Amino acid sequence: MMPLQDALFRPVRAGNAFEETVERLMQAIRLGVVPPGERLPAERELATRLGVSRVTLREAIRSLQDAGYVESRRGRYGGTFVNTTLPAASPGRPIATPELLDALTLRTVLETGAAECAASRSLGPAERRNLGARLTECSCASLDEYRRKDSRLHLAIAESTGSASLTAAIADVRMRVNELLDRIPLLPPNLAHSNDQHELIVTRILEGDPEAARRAMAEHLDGTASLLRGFLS
Amino acid sequence: MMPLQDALFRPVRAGNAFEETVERLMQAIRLGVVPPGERLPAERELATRLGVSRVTLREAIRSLQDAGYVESRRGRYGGTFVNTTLPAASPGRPIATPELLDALTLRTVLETGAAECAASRSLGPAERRNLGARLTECSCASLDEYRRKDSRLHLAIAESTGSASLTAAIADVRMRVNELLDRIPLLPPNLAHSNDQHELIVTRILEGDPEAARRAMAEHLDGTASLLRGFLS
DNA sequence: GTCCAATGGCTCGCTGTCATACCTTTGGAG
DNA sequence: CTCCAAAGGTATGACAGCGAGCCATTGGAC
Repeated sequence: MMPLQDALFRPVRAGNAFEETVERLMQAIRLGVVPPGERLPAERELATRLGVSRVTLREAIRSLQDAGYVESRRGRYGGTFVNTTLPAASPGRPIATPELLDALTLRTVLETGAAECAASRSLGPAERRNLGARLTECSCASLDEYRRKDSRLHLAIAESTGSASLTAAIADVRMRVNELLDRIPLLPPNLAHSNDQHELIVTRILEGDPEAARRAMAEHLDGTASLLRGFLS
Repeated sequence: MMPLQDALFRPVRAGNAFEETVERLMQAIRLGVVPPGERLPAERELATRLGVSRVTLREAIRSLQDAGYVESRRGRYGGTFVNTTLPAASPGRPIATPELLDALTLRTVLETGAAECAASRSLGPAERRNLGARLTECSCASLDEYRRKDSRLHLAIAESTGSASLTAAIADVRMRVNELLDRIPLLPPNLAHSNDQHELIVTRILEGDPEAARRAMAEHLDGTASLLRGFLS
């Protein structure tokens, strides 16, 4: 019962406005939502959307420039663009086992739920096309872009639940998991296996079989979960 | 694909520190985590836990006093206590249908996932007792305390997944859903039906049958979901 | 060639939030 | 009785974040 109070009386804010803004922009870049070469929304618009002052947003962008993630160009048709070659993820601090399990549990719940939910809706043509496109992109991806394309596919599945909150939650937990995955090697055989599983998941969603979609997603996640547990604990 | 950016570029903070702090304290009270008559943690400790200055926390507490939720007493063994009779929830703003579906989708995913996850773990004696106690409390609850006891039971299930993030997420979505439920009447027959379903869910979790636990939870949630859809759309 | 709309870059004053320190009240320990 | 630890109540100075406005740069429209 004390853990419950820990959950409710957790910190109100994860960091200051600047840090949280950096985090968000990193999310968009690392999860492939704004791909290399693409432009971020204009500062004024982005600041409004993020609910942050333009000054704070600019500080965040500045630190992404310094880290080599983006470059800004002035003038009409200028803007802030994601670099075509992104810096490698820095290792970050070591991860405690309970934290690892926490992230994996949440991910399993969210993503299997999303797969089931997506399969039980009647998807529009645009959504079906989106899933197919992301699947193809992922299967053609090279090693260094795989993590991003993979994330983008999973986000497409989340998106096709139609729930913005669920999509946001999956994006958040995926950032946490990616941070862990960056610590272990990415091997071509795993990658091929992943692609097979992705295809099965998408197929089950498109044919509208919620139970099968859930199972396929669960199996897929179990793979990386046991990989992580093995390497890190 | 634009909805995805909407999800990622959503506001960084839900409100200012004061508002978010009020929200958290309300959560603890309305979800029955700190029951009527009980004391909140001391200001200094609570401020630290919430990652907020004591000044800001005190402003939040002050507004809860004004609203009739808590009372503060000075001196040793003093503190801030939850009132034994709580004010009725204010109606708040009207709810748009997409917002309703968003909350219900997220809730289904999180809570059915939690039920399955809880049933697939080996629960300790304390956790089993906790579930039983909350179940009993809920079945004995009167109409005006039912929402709180019900929430408390669902949180106990969330808690027994062992994932703090999942517990927090369920607490958050439950606040959203409760806000909706406060708009429709609570009828004794529904309540009795809920209690039966609760018992089934807890039984399935305690006997360690993940599939059955998930199904029982799904059925339970479907009940209130269709109620809500009917009354509000 | 000129203009201008859209973009990033910059500054200033205001408000919210914080950390710290100190004051006041209360009820039990000794 | 006296003391004091633990709690809420109050005051102050520093700083982060904000809104608003203006400047500088750019490339297309005319």
